[in-house]
Amino acid sequence: MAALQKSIDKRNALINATIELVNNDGFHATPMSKIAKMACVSPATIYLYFENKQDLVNKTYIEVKTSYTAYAFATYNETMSVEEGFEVIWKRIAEFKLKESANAMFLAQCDNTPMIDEESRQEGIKHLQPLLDLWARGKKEGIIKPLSDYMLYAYSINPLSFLMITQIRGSVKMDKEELEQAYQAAWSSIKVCE
Amino acid sequence: MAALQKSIDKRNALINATIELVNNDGFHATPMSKIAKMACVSPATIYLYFENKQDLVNKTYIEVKTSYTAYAFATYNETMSVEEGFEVIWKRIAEFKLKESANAMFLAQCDNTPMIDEESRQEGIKHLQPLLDLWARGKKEGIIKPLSDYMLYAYSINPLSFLMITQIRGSVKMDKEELEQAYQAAWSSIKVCE
DNA sequence: TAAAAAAGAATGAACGTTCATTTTCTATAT
DNA sequence: ATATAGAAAATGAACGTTCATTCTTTTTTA
Repeated sequence: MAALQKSIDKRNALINATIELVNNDGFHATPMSKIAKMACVSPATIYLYFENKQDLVNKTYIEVKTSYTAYAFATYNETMSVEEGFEVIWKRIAEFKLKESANAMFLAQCDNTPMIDEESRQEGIKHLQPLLDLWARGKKEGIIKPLSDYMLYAYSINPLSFLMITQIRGSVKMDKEELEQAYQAAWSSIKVCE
Repeated sequence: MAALQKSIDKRNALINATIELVNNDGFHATPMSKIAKMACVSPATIYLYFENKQDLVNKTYIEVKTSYTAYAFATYNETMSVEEGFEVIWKRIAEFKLKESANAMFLAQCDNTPMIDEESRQEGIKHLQPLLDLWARGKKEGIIKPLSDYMLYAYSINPLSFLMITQIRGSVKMDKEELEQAYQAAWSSIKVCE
């Protein structure tokens, strides 16, 4: 009973303020006082909802990542063919970046800086299970080349850059040989020209 | 004479320390004192080489971006066909991300956060002129679809994600209609499957 | 020896977090 | 229905620390 009297609206206001301010100024350049002001709350109140600043941004990350994957997988289901599955997910990701651009920008910042705890990154990855399953199915069916799963995490961030990416922050690693192989595969599959 | 007695080695040490520390901790979480220590220099000495912290990171960005574009265009020349030009540049960018991964990671952070001044971003873009020219040539020859130049900046960061990207920090903008058109074009040109 | 370069200590502002207090809510007794 | 007591929630001010930058002094250079 006790813990749940805290207002969900206030929590949401804090999360939204965090997204907007971090997008504009970056994590370390947004003071708690500013987040509080934008959420119409006292600085001290933040600590009733979150342990500290790091916890606030971690939780915000997980929340946005969760909504991202929910959006990405909304029109997908497991009975689809591998090709159709990737196509459907691709289109939803594009739509998310188009329609939820503030959220997308926030994720881009989180995914390219050291601002999120490794633990929370891992937590975010967990929501990608449907994509991992699709990937595995594609490999089983011989439709997808036998590349590292590392590529898949890159795909989940950006379905095209996954062919190009070299760095993903955190513990997901790929060795240079795999990367080189991937680059070669990648070139043959793109066309910048008609 | 005066200004040039300052050691270029010391300046380089400061730039390199900035790259490494910002990669690990982020811009605002790397104190000047730490940069100084890693460069084996007094904090006060940094201010003989750079105006302030912002100037240090701006200059570092421009330096890395310059080396990036130099690398990307090293094997390209204007007598090549449009197709060959893009292929050659693509391969060099891949190589850069592979071999200069610390520099690539630093750029990714700069390109996805508000840590660099708008003015310095623009300065970085200037080095992309050869790519802009190639792009224009491709459109003139009718080889490249009539898409926004905005796409090209995305390409220069990541030749594949340019088909997917929605956000580039700074003043380069693309309207939603253009983006949507681009996404549709993009899907038909990629294959995640063999 | 004089001027530039470098150093380390000092300064003042900004920030995350906590503390002491007030306000709001809710459950019960009248 | 209303009043009230106790607890939870919220607050604003205060604390202690950290950090960018500057100041004064020392070292290096030519």
